[in-house]
Amino acid sequence: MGRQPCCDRVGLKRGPWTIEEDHKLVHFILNNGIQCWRTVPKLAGLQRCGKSCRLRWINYLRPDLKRGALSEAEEDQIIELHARLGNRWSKIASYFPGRTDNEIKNHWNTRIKKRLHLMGIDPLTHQPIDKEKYQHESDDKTELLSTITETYDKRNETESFIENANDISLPNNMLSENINEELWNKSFKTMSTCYSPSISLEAEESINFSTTSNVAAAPAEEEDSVQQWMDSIFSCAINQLEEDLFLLRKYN
DNA sequence: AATGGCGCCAACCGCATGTCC
DNA sequence: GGGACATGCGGTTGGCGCCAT
Repeated sequence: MGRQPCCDRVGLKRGPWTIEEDHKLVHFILNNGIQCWRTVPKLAGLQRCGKSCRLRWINYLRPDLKRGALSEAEEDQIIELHARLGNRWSKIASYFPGRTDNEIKNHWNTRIKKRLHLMGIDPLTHQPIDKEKYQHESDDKTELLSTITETYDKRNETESFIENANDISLPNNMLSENINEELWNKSFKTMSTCYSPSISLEAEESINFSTTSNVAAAPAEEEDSVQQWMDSIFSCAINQLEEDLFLLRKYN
């Protein structure tokens, strides 16, 4: 038995939304909120599937959307984020409050790609086009970017974990489960050799504390120190990352 | 004025992932 | 643990509007 479609397509309307449909959807959501998208069209009196309603709300109707064209500064930031994150549009969009992943994806496909081509940069790899001599270096860079991105995500997870740790009781091994030691070691090794030798020692010392102790029970000053070294290491690495991206473009 | 080409973007589709039972 | 379903995500498409001829 195959997977069922998200909705029964018979009798459902497709294509552009009318003002009346928009009004019905907005009115329903503002009054009732969203419990289950599948039930929204039925309860709102719309001949649409839940998926279509969700998309319409997220990409066009929700009140916190920022209207208008993306600025050049926003474009630059998108390019930087794309270099780090690839085609992870929802992740990229999360850096732009009021902008949708669809909007950013469309903007990328219609404008930024063209702009990068004109600059002689491959929008897929962010490498100078036809410059094979940079290939090896760029491969190394890509691996490094990937490591840092992964570490950056892990850092966010860890920060929220530490925040939550103040409020709940946790078993002793929870932090070491939360932090993937192998990933941390790999990241610090990469950063200490490439970016921040001066703070790598401090980081290595701290990592012993962070992966073995129970933060929920740790004194406040120790939590602060974890926070501090994470902040110093990552701001240093990210700054260097931005500089590298700048130089990479400058090669062209 | 008619029409063909092209760019833009809203919307759709299919797959992946998360959640619930 | 696994199946069913809901939601999220990214690639793609279709249609509208603008512009050149």
